[in-house]
Amino acid sequence: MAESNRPENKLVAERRKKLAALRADGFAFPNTFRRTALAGQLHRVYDEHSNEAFEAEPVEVLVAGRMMTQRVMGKASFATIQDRSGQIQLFLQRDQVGKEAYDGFKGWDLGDIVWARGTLFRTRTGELSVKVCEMQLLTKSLQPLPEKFHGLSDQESKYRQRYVDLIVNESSREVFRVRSKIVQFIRSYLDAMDFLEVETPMMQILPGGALARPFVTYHNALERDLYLRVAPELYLKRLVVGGFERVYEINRSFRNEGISTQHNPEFTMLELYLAYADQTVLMDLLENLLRSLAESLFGRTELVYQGQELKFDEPFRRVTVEEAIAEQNPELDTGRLRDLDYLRDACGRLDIPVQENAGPGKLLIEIFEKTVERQLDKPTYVTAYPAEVSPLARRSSDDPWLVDRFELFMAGRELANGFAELNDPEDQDERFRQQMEQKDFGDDEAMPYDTDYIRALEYGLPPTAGLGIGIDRLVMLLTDSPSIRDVLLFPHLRPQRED
RNA sequence: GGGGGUAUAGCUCAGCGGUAGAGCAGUGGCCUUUUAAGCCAUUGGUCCUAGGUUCAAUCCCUAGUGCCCCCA
Repeated sequence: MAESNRPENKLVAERRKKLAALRADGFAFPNTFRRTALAGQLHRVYDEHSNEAFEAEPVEVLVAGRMMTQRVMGKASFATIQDRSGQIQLFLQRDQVGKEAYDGFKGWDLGDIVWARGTLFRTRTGELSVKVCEMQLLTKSLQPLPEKFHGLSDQESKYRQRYVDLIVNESSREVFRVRSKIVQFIRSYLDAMDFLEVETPMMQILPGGALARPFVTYHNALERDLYLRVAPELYLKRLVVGGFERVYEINRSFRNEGISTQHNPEFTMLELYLAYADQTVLMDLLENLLRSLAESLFGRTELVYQGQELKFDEPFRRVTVEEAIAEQNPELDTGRLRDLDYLRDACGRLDIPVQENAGPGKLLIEIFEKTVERQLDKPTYVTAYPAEVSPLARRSSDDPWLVDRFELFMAGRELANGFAELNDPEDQDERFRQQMEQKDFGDDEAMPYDTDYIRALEYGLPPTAGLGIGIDRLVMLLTDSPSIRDVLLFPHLRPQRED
């Protein structure tokens, strides 16, 4: 029973005794009691009803939920129960339910799952309540709940025992309701545009589609290593080759990197691909999506994240990587931002470690990440990324050093990444070869060469634009959550020590 | 990887070099419209772990571990 050999908490022992008594009477875990109403519904429908109305036309309801408060006052008692929609107060009188049932109720504990049948009425203070005729304990709760006023505030417990956090903290429940609404909204938005939702492999033979370190696992029957995907990109584009001209996937990707307020090893990403479009189409699409999302969720397009205002109603600022760097680093010579030796010097002055094999594009992005990213508070599209760090993006027609790519930043963090897709199989072959060289130099984030993907491109990928959005980060912004763990139901933590 | 914070009752938190306290929750009692109900009584602790200093450590020192924050 108890997993440790420590003596059990007295509070639990007390409740276990009560459960044993229920068991002895044959009433331990009944499952024949049904419900006809939810707390939230009752408030919505009857909050304006007067007692006269209830007396003229009695409303009988069957309700059930977790008992969150209990106030016993002699021969009358109040309790509030909580269901998925909210809370409703129960009112019991000993003379109404009988002495035996009433005494039984007095022995119930906060956290017990209970059922009641009764009629609606309004108390002296005007609170809509159920006058109970009959009650039943459905599930005995053995673990005591956190304190009713402060709830559960210890971060570690909130994450490790999310179920307790959800029971007692309405604000936590709300975050995950909003999260669900966000994903729902995105689905219906894309479905309305005739996108097809698909699912592609999470276990991949080659971990492609992003520059990131993968998790490795082993498949016994195939006798080979498999990788948890770092991105679904290459499979989704195969589907565009196959003729699904608008596809998206919302699901987990995995990156074997550090954990922080912005990073969880598994995270949820939306990736979508749209044929016969370029990155500017996606920038407009994303801007519209975010604007309508905010409006649908909150009825407004201005929101506040951690004290700073985010406006979704006005067009996002657009700036190139090189322009943004020049703004934040006025001492740099803008004419030499593609000059390897110059960039190496600049990195040295900025305390950025320089890898031996890094080219100018890589160094430019290092400088961007170090000096610009955090400053981008207002929604900003950064464009014109170096081809060197974008091995799957289409080269810009007027400047082959660059690709047709953008990233969206706000509140100092990256939220989305999109580009016109590289659909030239011969250029893609060359880019993969460059990645392999980087890998040989020890860059374990470099992409592997994917022969089958090249073959797919050789069948012909229409001109296509693709976009990835970090759903967790989006939820953080829209729920004003400071840490990614606040928007993940079960964030990864180090295992607890067992002693 | 580096720096800072934190770890005391089931929960939220005080506290002090002399083995510990409040509120809530629990237990017993009073109370028939309460709502952070109230009143009386009362139970409950490996003070994160391991060493060290000391007559004496929950407190001071060292190391470790979890969690939070910042930096790389």
